[in-house]
Amino acid sequence: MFHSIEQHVSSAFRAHILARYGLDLAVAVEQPRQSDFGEMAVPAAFQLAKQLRQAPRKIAAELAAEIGPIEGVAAVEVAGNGYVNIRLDRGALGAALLRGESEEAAPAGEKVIVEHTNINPNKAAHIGHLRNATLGDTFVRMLRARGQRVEVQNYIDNTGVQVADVVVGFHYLENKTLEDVKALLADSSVRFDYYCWDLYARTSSYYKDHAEALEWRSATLHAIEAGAGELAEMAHLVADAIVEAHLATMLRLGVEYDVLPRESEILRLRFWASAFELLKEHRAIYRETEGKNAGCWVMPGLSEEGKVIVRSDGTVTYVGKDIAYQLWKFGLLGKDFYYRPLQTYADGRVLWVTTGEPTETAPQFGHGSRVYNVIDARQSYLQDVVVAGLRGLGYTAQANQSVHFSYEMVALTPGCCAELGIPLSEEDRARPYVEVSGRKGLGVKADDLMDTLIAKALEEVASRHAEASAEEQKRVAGQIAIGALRYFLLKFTRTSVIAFDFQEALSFEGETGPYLQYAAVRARNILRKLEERGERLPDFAAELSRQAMARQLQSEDFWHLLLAASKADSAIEEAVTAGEPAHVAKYAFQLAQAFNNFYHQYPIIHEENREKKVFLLWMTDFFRRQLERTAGILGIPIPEYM
RNA sequence: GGGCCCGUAGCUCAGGUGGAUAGAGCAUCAGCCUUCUAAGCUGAGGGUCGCUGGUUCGAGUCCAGCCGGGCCUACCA
Repeated sequence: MFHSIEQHVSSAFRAHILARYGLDLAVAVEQPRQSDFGEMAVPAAFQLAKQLRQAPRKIAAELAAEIGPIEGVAAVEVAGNGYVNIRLDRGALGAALLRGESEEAAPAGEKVIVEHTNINPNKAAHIGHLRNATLGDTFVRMLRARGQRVEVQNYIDNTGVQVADVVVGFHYLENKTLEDVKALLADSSVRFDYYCWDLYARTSSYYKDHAEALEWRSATLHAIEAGAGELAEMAHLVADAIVEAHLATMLRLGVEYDVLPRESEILRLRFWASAFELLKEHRAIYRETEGKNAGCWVMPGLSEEGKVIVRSDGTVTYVGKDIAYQLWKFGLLGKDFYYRPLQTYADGRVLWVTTGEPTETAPQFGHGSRVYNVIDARQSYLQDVVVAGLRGLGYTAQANQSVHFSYEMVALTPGCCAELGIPLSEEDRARPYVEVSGRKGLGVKADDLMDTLIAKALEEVASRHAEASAEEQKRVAGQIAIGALRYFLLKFTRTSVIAFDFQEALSFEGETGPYLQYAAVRARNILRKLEERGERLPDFAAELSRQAMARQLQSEDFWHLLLAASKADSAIEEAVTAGEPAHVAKYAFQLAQAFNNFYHQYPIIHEENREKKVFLLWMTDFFRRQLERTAGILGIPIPEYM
């Protein structure tokens, strides 16, 4: 609602300035520093001052005097040395919100693809993967909240080096057969993804002391690519089991996908062969004849030596396959996957996975008009290569619609490593933080962290609600844990490295997820208490006239609270434009703060004056809806009680 | 060597398109539970926005150069 008034004001000023001065200006609408300056500030006079060569104050006075009436605006004033401040019509805004007027959602139109999570299926997920999935999932929710059609993809590199290394561990280091691995999978006392976590670290460190063992890796990779034999079968067994574990881990956090494109199908359906032909035809890559890259197919321009796309032994690098995948996402490859359903989510939505064999009908995937790849900042070079590939093929529009949704890594503080019992070198101990490393087995596992959070939340819930059943306590604790974790990962902007700290991550106070949840629970409690007392929620539209709204909103306090609550659309819109989920998190926190303030200051159920009581109840309900909606976009559930 | 990111209160971080007196949480200190849940609320202290120049009516924000720190620059992904 607030957002559409902003747009009204901006376009009214723009039209007026064009007519009056003959200048077309994109008019900014800001928030005044002090609330008694009004609700909006237009600094246009400063911009005009330069071109008109007049004092800003004088221009501002002209603007304010001549702008004329604007819908929803009560007063236009000149302030400072050239600001035009806007005061809104309080009754009008209140009445509009009461009628439930909301922003018109953007028309669905074209489809946007968001790829996120994308964890190598060879070990348990860790905290770094959680940042990726939470950012990606929240961005998807933000886009959908604005009416955008979104397809969520989670790419599975099930034939890569990392999977091969775990197979090497099983086969060469542990002398396990396929049957042994199956038995391990069937053993309910063993967490398979955790087992592989350790095994992968062991294999990696074995390579360091036994360079000759790298032969095992390449033999395994060849076996996987050939798609036959015990090692290939073992690789699929491992990857499938780990993917299942990752999906379960992510589902705990409320993260869901539409489709899992797998590398095995990219190989099987020869996606790369098609992309290779295209790249050669357009001379986007060339065969190097000399120097260190002799015998390789190389993409020039991005670094001094160029980027190797096809190795001298004829095998394609990951980036090469990624180019083929990116082409497919835009519907440019001329090939498609086959699909089969993998699982069904609670709401009935089906998660599809690619397959190499023709199957019955499936939805159409890919063919996006814009593609967001949620990948950490360390891979920006590779993302540049992918985009350069599109460009080299002449797909300029698609190259421009390819967005690397990048974010900085999650690292561990040396103190955190000490807590986890991870030994560090002297060099690492002196650093501000240490990179999480799957190869070194260095990291906080996602499920462990969630379990720790749940245990802590359960203590709190049990002490506050001893009467509730154990099952119920556990459910509430689970929701609180998710709220705490998601908010923790979202409160940092994408460019900030998160130096992980247990104490901060495990906090339920201050700027945290549970703080939001608590505010929403309180709002619900008031409305529930009302009914427990035998009263009913009033028919707000019938009982509150526009005049009544205006009367109640004469209170500066109520007015500011209502403004805060009505800015959700504005905040979401801004966050989508900025591509920054942290901005939604920040708004949600401010919203909760405003409500807690309101809650503390005004008795609602016990209010004697009928009009005021109905107004307060309406405010409570409005806050509740906005809190729930914003929390929903952050993927934070609201417990029944706290 | 080249590219990207970070540097703001004791700590962790926010500070759209330059704008009015630089903010929040944590921590510290002082208050508030016979009342709709104290996972909360109120108040206090705490700042050379890394440094130096520049652009202009105006710079935490833009530009240049330094100083710290991190990441990338593989025939790994």
